[in-house]
Amino acid sequence: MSQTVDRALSILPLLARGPADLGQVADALGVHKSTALRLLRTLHEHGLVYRQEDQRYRLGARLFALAQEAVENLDVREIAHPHLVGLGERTGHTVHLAVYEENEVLYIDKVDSRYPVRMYSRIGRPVAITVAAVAKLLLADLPEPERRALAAKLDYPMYTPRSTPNAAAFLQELATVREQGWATDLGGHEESINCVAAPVRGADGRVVAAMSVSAPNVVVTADDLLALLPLVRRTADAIGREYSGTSTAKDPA
Amino acid sequence: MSQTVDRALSILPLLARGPADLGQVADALGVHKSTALRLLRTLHEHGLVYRQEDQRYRLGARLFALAQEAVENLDVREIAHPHLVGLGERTGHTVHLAVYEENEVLYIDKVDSRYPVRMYSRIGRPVAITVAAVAKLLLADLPEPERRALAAKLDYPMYTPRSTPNAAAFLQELATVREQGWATDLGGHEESINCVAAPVRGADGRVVAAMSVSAPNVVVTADDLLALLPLVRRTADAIGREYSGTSTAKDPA
DNA sequence: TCCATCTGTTGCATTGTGTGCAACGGTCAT
DNA sequence: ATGACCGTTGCACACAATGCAACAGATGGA
Repeated sequence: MSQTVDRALSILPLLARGPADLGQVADALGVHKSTALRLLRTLHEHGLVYRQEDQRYRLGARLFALAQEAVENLDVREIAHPHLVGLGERTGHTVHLAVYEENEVLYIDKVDSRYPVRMYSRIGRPVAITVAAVAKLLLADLPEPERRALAAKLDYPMYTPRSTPNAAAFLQELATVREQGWATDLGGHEESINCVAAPVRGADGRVVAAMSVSAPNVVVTADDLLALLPLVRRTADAIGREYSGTSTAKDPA
Repeated sequence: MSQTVDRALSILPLLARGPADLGQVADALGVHKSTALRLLRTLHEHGLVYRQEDQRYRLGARLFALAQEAVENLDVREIAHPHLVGLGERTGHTVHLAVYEENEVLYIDKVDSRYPVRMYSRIGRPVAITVAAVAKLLLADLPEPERRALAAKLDYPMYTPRSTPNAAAFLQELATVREQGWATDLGGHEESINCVAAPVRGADGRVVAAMSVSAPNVVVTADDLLALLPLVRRTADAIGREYSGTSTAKDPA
C-alpha cells in the first residue's frame, strides 16, 4: 500500500540472510543507491539495522529487543479467555488455563459454565504438579536436564491410589504425554474428578500454556470426557495460532 | 530521513508495549486515521504486524522469525576474525576462538602471528573440554541443570598433574570462572602451555563464544601472560559489542 | 607517486506518492 | 430505532520521496 515503507521493509528479510552493502541492497530493491541509502538510514535511526565496521548493514539489536518485549507483554490469558468461555459453553464443564513458571505450575484462568470465576491476579494458585493434566503437559516440554532435576526435587503425595507415586513413574508419564501431545488426570488428584488437557504452543513450537477440561465422573464418565479431546485440542491449537500471530502476510485475493 | 518510513517504524515500539487499535496508533503518531491505516496495512503485508480477532494490532510472528534467522546467520567468527588478528599482532601469541555446541566445545578460528591459519569449516576441532580456558567460560554460562548433567557425563583425563581431576573440582572451577568473568589454563592440557581467556557476550548477556591467548612458558611466564588479561577482555568485549549490534539509534549530534 | 575505479554521500528539480478530508458502512450500546 | 463510534474508501492536493549528476574518500594497480 505504501511504496516507501514497502521498500524499506523489504530490506529486513534481505539483511536477515546476512550482511549486505549499499549497492546490493539498492540492486535487490531495484532502486537508486541514494534511495536505498535514505531507507537504510531511517531503519538505522530506529535501531532495526546496524552498520558494522566494514560499512555493511545487518539487522540491529533493537529488532531482538522489540521481539522480546512483545513476547513479554503478550498475555496468553487475554487471548485465550474467549476460547475458554466458548469451550465452557459447549461442554458445560470447568475449563482451566495454566502456565509453568519457576518450578511451579500456576492456574491463570478458570471458566465454569455455572459460575464464571475470573482470576484477575497474575499469580494464581499452584497446581498439584505431580498429577494435574496441565502440569504434565507443561513439564513434558521442559529441556531434559531441567525436567529430570525438577522431577527429582518434587514430593509425590498420594492424593488418591491413582496419584503418581514417584519420580520414575512421573518421568515415564511425561515421556508418554510428550509423545502423544495431550494428557489426562483420571482421579489422580481427587477420586471422582477427571481431566483432559491439551497444550497451547507458541510460534516456535514450545508449550506456552496448557488448557484442561475437568468434570466429576458422576456427571460424565471418563470415556465421555475423553470424547471431548479432539475439541479441546482444536481449541488449544486455535489459541496457539492466535498467540503466535500466524498470518501469512497477504490476505487471499 | 524518510517521513513515511519513520512513522511506520515508530509504530513497532508502540505495539511492543501491547496491542492497540487504529485510533490509538493514529493519535500516537499524530496523523490521520486513514494514514495510520495504510501504514499498518503495509506492516501487516510484511507480517511485522498481526491483527487479532478484536481487530486490534500487535507485533506479528514474522518479527520473531526475522530476529531468529538473523541470529542464526550471524557469524561470530566473521565478526571476530579481525579482532583476533589484531590481538595476535599485538601479543605475538596464538589466539583461539571457540563456541559451545551440543555438549562439545569447538575451536572455530585460530590466528598465530607467525602463520595465520584460518579454519574454514564450520566444524572445527573439539577442545579438551575439562581443562581448556575457553571451555570453562562456555560451560560456566550454561543453565545450572545442564551444566551439572554435562559435568557428570564427562571423562576427566589427567593430561598433566594439573588437569581437572573430577566433576566436583570441575564444577567448583566453573563457579569461580563464572564469578570472575575470565578463565585460565595453566599447564592443565600440556605441561608447558598456559592460556588466558575471556568471554564474548551477546546482546542478552549470554556467552556466545570465548577467546583465548596461549603461549608456551619458555617464551613468557604465566605471570606475563596474565598481564595480557585486560587486553584480552577488552578485545572480547569489543567483539561482543559488534556482534550484538550495539548502536543506540541516533548518532550523537 | 599518480591515476583509475569503486564505494558511499549530498543538493536539487521533478513527479509520483503519501496525505488529510469527507463521506460511507459496519457494529455496538443505549 | 437511533445515536455514537470505529474502520474503510475515493479523491484532489501538496509535499515528500525519487533519480540524477556531481562530489568525496578509499583502494589498488601501474
